[in-house]
Amino acid sequence: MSHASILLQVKHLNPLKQVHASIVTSGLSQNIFLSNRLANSYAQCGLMDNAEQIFHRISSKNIVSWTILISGYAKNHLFMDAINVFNKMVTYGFLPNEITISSILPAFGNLGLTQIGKSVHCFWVRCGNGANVFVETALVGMYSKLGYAGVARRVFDSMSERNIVAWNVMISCYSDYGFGEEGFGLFNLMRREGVHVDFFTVMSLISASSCVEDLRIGQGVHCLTVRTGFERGQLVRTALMDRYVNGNHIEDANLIFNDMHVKDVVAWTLMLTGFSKGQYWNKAIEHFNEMMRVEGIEVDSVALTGILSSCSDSGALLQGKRVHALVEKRGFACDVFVGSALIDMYTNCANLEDARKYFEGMEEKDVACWNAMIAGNGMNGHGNDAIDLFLRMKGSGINPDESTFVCVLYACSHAGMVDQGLHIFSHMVKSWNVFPNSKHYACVADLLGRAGRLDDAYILVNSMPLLPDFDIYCALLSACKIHGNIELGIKISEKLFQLEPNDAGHYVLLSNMYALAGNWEGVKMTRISLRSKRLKKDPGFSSIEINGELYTFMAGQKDHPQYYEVEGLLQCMIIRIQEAGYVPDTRSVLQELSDDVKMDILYHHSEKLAIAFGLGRTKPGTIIRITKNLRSCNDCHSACKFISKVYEREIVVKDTNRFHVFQEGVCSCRDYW
DNA sequence: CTAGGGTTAG
Repeated sequence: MSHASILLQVKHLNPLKQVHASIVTSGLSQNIFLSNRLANSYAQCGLMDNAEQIFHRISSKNIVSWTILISGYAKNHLFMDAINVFNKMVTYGFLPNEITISSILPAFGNLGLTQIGKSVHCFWVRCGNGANVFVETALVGMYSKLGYAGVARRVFDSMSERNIVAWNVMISCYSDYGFGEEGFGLFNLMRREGVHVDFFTVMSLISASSCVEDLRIGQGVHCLTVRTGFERGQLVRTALMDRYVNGNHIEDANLIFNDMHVKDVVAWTLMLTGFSKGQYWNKAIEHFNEMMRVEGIEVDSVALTGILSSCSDSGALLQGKRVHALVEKRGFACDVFVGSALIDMYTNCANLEDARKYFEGMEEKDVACWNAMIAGNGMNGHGNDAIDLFLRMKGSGINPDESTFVCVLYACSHAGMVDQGLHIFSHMVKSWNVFPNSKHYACVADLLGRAGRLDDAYILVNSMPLLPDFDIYCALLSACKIHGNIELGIKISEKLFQLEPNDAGHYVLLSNMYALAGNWEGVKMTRISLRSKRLKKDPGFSSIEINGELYTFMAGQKDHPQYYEVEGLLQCMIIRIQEAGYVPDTRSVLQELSDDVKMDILYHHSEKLAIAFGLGRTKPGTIIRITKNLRSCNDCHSACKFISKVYEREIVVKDTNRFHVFQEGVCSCRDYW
């Protein structure tokens, strides 16, 4: 066999080197065709150094030699190198042809180099080389990556000939930008033209289906993958699973998972995030442990990050510590992704000490690690420490990003440090060129609102250059609630309600506002329209970890396996704190009911159930840690203070925003939340 | 004779 035909088949380094040696010893190293092919083989294997070496030994390089090098770099995602070679080629006087152009265009797209990309496009048009499906497809891909979906579409429409790749690039452009409908529209057009679906079409459609609300579209795509046979492939199955997990359809994801012959670490991890997202935390932990026992599955950083975030969300400190031990054992302690997840887990479990210990021990910290540590301090009410960390971060040469400022601003807000917060906000733009987004505005609105400067907050929101979103209105609303400005509160919740009439959370907010104003008619109306729309709000729940086992309680839940145990403990607890002076705050029940019913509802808030259970199941003196998915209500907050005093227990409650540490009748938030 | 456009979990 000739060297040339052997080279076409060689895909690995060692045989490649043998052929290379043989070419040299046969005195063929100046043969341009062979050298080009050899360089290309090295490039295909990802060995750009070797490819470059061959390239430099060619004394009479032609346009093909240059193109091979350029496309080699581009294929290996070394886009800057590809561009450097391209520029050098041009200075040497070589004119790029259609193949060179189609090889270099992805580099501009991937690096966000709009200007150069456009000028190369112009160059190509000026050359008058006529239509070329490769170049045009590469142009569509480049404009898509650069964020110009409209331009991409115009190039696509102008093509005289389109093959499957062009269709796929355009469809995945739409799905990348969340334009699911447009993606499917194009897909229908493609089918009408009789173009056959391939693997890439299927993958793009799966990802497009996740940005379309209509569930039938998703089912349709799933059917398509079965009909075309692509569903048998591992990548397609994982993509489908991912879609189901992200849409919170865990059962559907589980069906695919169970049906997989080969369950790889990606599939296991997807299922894990599914359980975690759906807040099936015990299932998540169980699933992770099962995965660890499977022969041939190596946990990677993504899987570890997944289980850690599950522990973090549920407040499962003991489980989290076990995972930390595993992280050390498997050598992921220096991984920054795992690291920031560890910090997040510890701080979310109110264990700032271990978070700090780990954080200080990290040799390399990326911005996410700093952010996690700053956020952790903020959540625990340590505003000054958060600012100190922010300054240290600056000193260590790490540039803050958008979320850094969110973390610092929230820390100031929780600690009531209004001036410091405003100072940082104003420096954000001036010194850091970070343009404030709606999260930043929400933080500042929260900062001002909490401090009682509601008017300033309202002015800020009305004068900012963005449309206020849910977070911003929520910040204003909670300030209205704290400071009893019901009038403004109603005005805001009605606005929010008009903005998104299909969000159950908005109904609840509006209803609560009416209740605070004593407008029970308004409460009734919102509740009725909520029911008529069949919207359901997330139920409130609290969880507590005892001996590594996680117990979750929902407000008023009667079918709980520990119901009788908890009920007994609860009654006892209520009597004891009442003796100490606790008076139920029936204003916290935002419905028009009799006082008896209101008290019954109050006593069965999930927080109290979990605490009563914890008091019964743990030894005297043990700290009780509760994680809940809503913010603490006034009554539970006051009850916790009494419980900490009467039972001589430290109680740590994590709500959606921050930690409350109750000791001897006092809360660390100083009743400011 | 040698080269080309598009993919999966945080």
